[in-house]
Amino acid sequence: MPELPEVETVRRQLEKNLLGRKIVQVFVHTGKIVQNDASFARALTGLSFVKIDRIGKLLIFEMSDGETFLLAHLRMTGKFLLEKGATGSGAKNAHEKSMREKHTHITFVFEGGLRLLFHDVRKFGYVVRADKDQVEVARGRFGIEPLTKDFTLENFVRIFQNKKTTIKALLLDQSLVAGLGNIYVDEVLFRAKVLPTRRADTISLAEKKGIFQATEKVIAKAIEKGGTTFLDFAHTDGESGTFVDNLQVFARAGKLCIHCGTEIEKTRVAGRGTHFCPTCQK
DNA sequence: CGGATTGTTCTTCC
DNA sequence: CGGAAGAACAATCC
Repeated sequence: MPELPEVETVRRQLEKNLLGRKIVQVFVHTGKIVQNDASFARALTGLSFVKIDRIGKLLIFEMSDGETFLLAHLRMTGKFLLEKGATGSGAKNAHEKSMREKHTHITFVFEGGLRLLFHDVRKFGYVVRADKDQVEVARGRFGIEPLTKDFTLENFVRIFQNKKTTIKALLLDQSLVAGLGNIYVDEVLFRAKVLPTRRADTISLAEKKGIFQATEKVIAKAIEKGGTTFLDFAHTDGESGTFVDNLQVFARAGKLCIHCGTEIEKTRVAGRGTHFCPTCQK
């Protein structure tokens, strides 16, 4: 669920609040999230974040010792939450408070009392230590990323070469395009008027251009709106992203197409729940 | 209560 | 052998 715009929203909030603050304590409540690394807390205590970067859906934290990095992925339900001071947990009621405590797997305490929590109901996310080489290997796995200088029409057209898979699977492949997930792929293809089941080698140049432009537009707008909170995604202060108001097909199965009034259909493509308008999309 | 959920990786198949 | 498709996997909720 957190895709490029959501992860970018979190990155900006963490950058704004955490850069330069010294970590005074780290608690690992759930070992598997940091891959059972017993030295995790010890290695980070006393350091601060000097840079918080992102590629695709992966967050990359650079630490002040110049050699330690953290790689963090939210997967489906992961969240980074900031809590200020010793009392305010940010939770609105007792239930929310207990759920927050139950699913918090790492707590970073900063000088001055600010706390950063890694929270994940399903525990699919991770925060792992890495060195410079491991960071480079991780970066190398990703394809072109929307809103960067490499995301040109020429490069975008290139990812279709020798591909016979569906356009949906192509756009979901992180090694080709970095950062798109199920929600934004459906939204992009609806706007580009291309069916998600179309084979990549049947897509015309004009359609590729349409998909390319829709991708840039949707991703930029979604970042502007602080991402999409559909089920689980939250900002670091627990607030929601509002791009959910701009969704045109995702989660609208059975509702009417905003352009032609046809019922939006839901099927399974590339193993994912897939929403589309059978009339507008060709 | 088991089916649905999703990003990623693994396995199988053509 | 390479790519594509499908399965597996993580864990929880309704």
